[in-house]
Amino acid sequence: MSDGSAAKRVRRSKAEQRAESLEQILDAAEYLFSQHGLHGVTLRDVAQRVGVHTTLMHYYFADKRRLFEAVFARRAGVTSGRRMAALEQYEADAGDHPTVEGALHAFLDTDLDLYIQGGELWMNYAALCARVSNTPEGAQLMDEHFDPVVLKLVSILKRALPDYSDEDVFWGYHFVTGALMNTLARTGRIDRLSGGVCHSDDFAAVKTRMARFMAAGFLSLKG
Amino acid sequence: MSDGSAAKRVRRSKAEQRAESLEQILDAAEYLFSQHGLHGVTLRDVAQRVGVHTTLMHYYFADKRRLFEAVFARRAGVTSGRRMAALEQYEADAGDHPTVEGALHAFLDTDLDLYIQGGELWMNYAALCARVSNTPEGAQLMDEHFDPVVLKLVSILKRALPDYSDEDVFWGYHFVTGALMNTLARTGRIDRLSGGVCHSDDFAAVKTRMARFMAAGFLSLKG
DNA sequence: ATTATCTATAGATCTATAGATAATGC
DNA sequence: ATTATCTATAGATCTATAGATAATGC
Repeated sequence: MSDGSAAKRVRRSKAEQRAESLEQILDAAEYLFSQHGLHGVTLRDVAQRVGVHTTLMHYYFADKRRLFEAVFARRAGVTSGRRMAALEQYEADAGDHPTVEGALHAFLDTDLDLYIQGGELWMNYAALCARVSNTPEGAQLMDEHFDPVVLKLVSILKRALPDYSDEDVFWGYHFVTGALMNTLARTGRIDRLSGGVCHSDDFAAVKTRMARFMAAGFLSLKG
Repeated sequence: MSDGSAAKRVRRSKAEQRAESLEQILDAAEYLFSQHGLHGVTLRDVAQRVGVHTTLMHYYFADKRRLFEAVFARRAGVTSGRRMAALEQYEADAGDHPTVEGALHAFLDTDLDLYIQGGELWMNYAALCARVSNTPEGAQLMDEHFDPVVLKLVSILKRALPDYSDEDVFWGYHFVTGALMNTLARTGRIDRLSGGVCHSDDFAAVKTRMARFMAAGFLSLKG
């Protein structure tokens, strides 16, 4: 099934070997965790998918939980960093009059683009985030990795909505992130529900609608 | 910890015993599944929480998967039925001119009220739904149990938005359900993020904002 | 010499079934 | 007599560790 990486045993440096093995393990674990969750995946499942022995999981990652955390952390910095940069750029461009929609475009479109351009592996990571975000332990991972970007977004939203209470702004963000996570999950539910009109994988369709939709929602809260 | 139900061994009819055991098992499983997911819970965990032997799980529910499905199905009919009734009532009341916000109030507020009034057990069910909704297998459970209500909502939204494409209406629903599931999950993330300004358990706060917010979002999609 | 990978295995746990026991039902 | 619950146990699987083997590194 997987293009038997064990076949081509070209001579590689140990550093290369290590880097390659680490990446293959993380990719395999990422996919499996995104589909079945932490407890639904065994180290044997991951090893089999890579084509190596189970004990190698322990060699590189002390135990299953740390493998999971390594999977989550690997791409968290990338998406977080990109969005942070986009928000700072928007802040600079918008000067004294940032808008809700502008901030949301920076936050949402930047992320959706990453998955659209990043291919299958990034899509797997997106699904993992979505899955994790609706669980108690998972939410703490979100805290750890994404609080800074989210608080940056919130700070711009507050400047765009100076007469809003913090409560209104945070609940608005809560709606936004729920909708985003539902998108990243790509469960296929919207496909079936809509009889094929919409597709879970169509992040472009979400991108054309989401920032505008949510901005209008924010503006409705006081008025 | 749990108020040792095994203590009071009053004389009960077998039908009563069965009903009570079934309910206790379902309640315990519901809580545990909502916290740890299908694979994160063992039948022994459930049995211990109830205070009976593991094999009783098999006596009442053939296997773990079927226990899970029974947990999910138990309350699905209630929430689905209530919302369906509320939507039909709204349809009748609104006559030829239903509004997006009216339909969303019927759909969302009815559900939120159920959890607000239903106490801890219903809150556990809500968290289970949220957890399940962002997973591939879980989404199929959602299909099975909630398609009719959702399609009813969509049909009213379409009448309220006669010039909208199906695609716009379904993506709008996708945003709504994502935000709702994020609410039901009650992970505590919004509490920590907002520094205590918002509370995951405060479904009343969500209820006062959500239908209005989402209705404005829908209206923004064309215009 | 060091590091990547595998073999062997301990110990724990989990699901599921067969059959025993102790209640309720007529 | 029937049903609810428990005891005993088989068989599978899972995590994790110790130690062997086979590569790369100087």
